[in-house]
Amino acid sequence: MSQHSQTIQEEPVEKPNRRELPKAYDPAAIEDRWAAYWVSERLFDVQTPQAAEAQGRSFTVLLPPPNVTGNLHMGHMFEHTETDIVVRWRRMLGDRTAWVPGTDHAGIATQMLVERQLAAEGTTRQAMGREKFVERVWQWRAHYGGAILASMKRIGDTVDWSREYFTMDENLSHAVREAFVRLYEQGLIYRGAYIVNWCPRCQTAISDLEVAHEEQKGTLWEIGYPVIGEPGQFLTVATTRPETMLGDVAVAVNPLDERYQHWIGKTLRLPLVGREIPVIADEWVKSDFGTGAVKVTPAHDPNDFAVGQRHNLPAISVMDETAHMNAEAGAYQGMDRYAARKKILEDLEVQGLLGAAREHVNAIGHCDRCKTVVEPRLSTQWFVAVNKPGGRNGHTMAGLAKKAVESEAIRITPEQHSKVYLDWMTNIYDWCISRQLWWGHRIPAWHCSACKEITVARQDPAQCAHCGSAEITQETDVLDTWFSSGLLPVTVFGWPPADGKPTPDLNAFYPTSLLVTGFDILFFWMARMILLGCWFMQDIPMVDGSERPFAETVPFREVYIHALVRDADRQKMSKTKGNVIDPVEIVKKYGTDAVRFTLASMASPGTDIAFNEARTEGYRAFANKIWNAARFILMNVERAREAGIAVDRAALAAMPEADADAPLEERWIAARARSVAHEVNAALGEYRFHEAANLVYQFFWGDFCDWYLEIVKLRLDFSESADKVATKAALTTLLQTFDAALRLLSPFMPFITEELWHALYEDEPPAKSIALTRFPQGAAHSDDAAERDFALLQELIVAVRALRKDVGVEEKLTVPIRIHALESGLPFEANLDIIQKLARVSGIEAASGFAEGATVRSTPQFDVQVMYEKKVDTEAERERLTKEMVRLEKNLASAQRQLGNPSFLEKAPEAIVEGLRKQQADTRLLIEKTRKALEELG
RNA sequence: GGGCGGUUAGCUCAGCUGGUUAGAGCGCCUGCCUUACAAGCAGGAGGUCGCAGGUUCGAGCCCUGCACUGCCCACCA
Repeated sequence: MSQHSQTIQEEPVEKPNRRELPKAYDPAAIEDRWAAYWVSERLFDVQTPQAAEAQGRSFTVLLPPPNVTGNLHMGHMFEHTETDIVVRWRRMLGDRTAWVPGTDHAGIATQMLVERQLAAEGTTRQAMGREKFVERVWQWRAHYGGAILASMKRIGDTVDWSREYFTMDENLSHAVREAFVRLYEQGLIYRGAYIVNWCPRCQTAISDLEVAHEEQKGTLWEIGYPVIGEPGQFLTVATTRPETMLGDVAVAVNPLDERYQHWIGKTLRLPLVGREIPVIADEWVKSDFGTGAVKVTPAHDPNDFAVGQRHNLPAISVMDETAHMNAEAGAYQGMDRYAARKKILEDLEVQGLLGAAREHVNAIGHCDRCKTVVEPRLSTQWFVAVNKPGGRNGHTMAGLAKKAVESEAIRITPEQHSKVYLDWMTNIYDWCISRQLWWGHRIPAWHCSACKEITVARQDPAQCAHCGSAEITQETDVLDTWFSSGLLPVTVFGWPPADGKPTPDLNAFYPTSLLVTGFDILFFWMARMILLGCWFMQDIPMVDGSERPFAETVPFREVYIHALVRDADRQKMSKTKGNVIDPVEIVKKYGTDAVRFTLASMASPGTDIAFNEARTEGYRAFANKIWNAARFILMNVERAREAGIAVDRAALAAMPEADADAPLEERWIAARARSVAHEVNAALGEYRFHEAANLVYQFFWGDFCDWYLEIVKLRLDFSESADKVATKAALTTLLQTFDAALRLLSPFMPFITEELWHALYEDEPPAKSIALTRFPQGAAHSDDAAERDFALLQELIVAVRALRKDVGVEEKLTVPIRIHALESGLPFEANLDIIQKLARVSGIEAASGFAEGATVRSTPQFDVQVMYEKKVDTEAERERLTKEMVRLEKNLASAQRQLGNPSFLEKAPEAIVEGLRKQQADTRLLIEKTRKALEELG
């Protein structure tokens, strides 16, 4: 039965060779090759050189197995992107990573789709028979399961392919059976006749979670029930479901309801049926709803079922499994439930028993899968007793599952979901695990036709365990999909161990580190994994034989709940709406990295993502930017080589470092790289993907490209007369910074960074993949002086550029500027060449004041003016200055208000007060200058 | 019926424990094919942070109420 797919390619994939980098980045040209290379080289479980630093730490993630119902959708890609970023990051930190992939058989969902397929072919599963049908579903699974896994490879998921599973693989099926048998033996699985949610279309029981309630306008009808022995007297009940009256066995009123006290104990004649039914008292009845009298139909309503139990009433089913009226319905037999309702109302009307009918809104349950209105139905099902004490310490499963989150053995992000989880776990009912389906794990129970007892066994029994009869037949029901997927955290690591001791995998990987999943399966899956994981692992000792501490029984230590991906109009994506975005199409259009980066940059915890392509377009541009920066850098490496300058490859992986006497931009970019590395690590540690992504984006584009690369052009002097030592130093920092940037980017954009990293090392890289290199580490404030000086330089350059625009200097022209320094130690003279290049300045003159007539820009540290004859647009300049004046005065007023407030001075922290004082002084200065400038304009 | 979230620039969204002048991308305006990149470069416009109160020296952030909006849970027939 095992159909384990061969996911690791036999043929080694040839490492792509570097060609000349084309001018524009073309993702399609490189992505397939790298995706295949990562799998064939098994990068997902290769130890990194820095593993020793991680001290044997492992990082394990269980991928929520996609259903084999279709291809990957955008939600998957989002989930996988987030997970892959964390996994790649942890791997680069040296952790031993195991991100376990698999696919889920998804019982009811898959069966429904295959049935739909059959219907299109004009046949049914019933016509096919169970065996043939199941075979057919396996075919379906082979197709879709394969497509899903192929897509995962294509988008670069670094899952551990050696551990790939399907929930109906033989070993997992064996474990599922073991779990069932154990719980049965512990008395925690029982079988019984209860009211369950029944889907008349799927013809199976479904759990409470699989019912989606939807408010609908309906009618509340009043029906008079004649009192026996009192002609002309009626007890009027109110109901939304008249068709179920055929199964009524009583009418209930509240015992305290004065209107009805004298009715209690009397007998009514059930209209249309003629059955005599009692009037009973039950506190559940709300006197203020409807008429205060409720018809009791134990076989068709969960409340009524409870009432029936309390009062020892029979339960009469009047419908069959397709929600058509059965023989108990007499004249209505064979009618659909709604047809029956119509007819019954008509008949009651004729008999004069139908009273008022008023509009009434109530929540109708629908089958989560096929949207059919669910019918509460009395049937025999299997349940897990989650609130029954048992096991080694007499806990309940739900109790342990609550403790797991309460004790913070499991930490949930965003935090607010913890409360939702705990509320749910507190109010949890027994879990109906049987399904009347053909696709799934068949329940390992045998019914004896001789003694009617049940035999539950690990091995298929030949005879009844109770009477020895050979007349036994296996239970036809299968298990709820979530029963098997709920066991995955233990089963994928080899549970149950043959010797009762933890298997090597359980020892190494359990509890898993992180679960990344959506809110929609919080209860379906996450809660079930906690229920089952804590329960079964309490019996598995630690590797040293000691009892397993509670915190080690949980299936995962952290849960990150991600948001939902919606379309650009914030609509939920759904096939019926036709607004589903196919990730593969978007990937083809913009490249995988751009899509991944889009998702990451929008992944603010707790906020749904409105996926719009405009953003992806922007990140495609980002990828192109990276590509071209690489082209520029590699071009210069080539030039250097020609000039006899070569940078030691072994030095590239080091974080850039600059001496105090190194050029300012070098010290600055080194400090920035460290500070960004520090912040990115911090952000990823808290699952703030968007923050991490934006940090590297800003660093790469804003700092590295816009400023550093432009300046470094000045240093890359390969002429004969150049200072080769200085050039080499500059080139080294450039390459180190770029290398660090690629590594910072690689968890987000694995493809382009892989390609460029190999190119950077001229295809002789220090490791098989950038994914195995060390993730950059750093610290904030590694060189504050450089950062401050560079900021001043930027301010000056921006001011000059703006001034040039104001006075209308042609773009190509260089002009002299004049600077009036208001502080000593400004970094301008020392960086004249930078200013000249970036602001197109021909020379700087130090001034003690500023000339009349020219436009001046002022900062608290300096004034600057551009020496240019051309007439200024006085009107525009006046407008700008006036606006500036308003802003400054507003700031000054705000600062003065606070500084004039004694309690502010008293209570606010020193740094704030100091900062505000400085701001006030600066603002005063700027106001003065602005006023003067305005006066000069006339 | 309970519970949770959202409302910040034209659009999509950041803004982590309240702290000095609220940010980004896209779009828009102006000028540039400056030999890495026009998927680019440079400059710029654009916000009474949903409304009303309150707490505080200080509120986009905390509290109360309201409005709009989205989601989850729920056995008033």
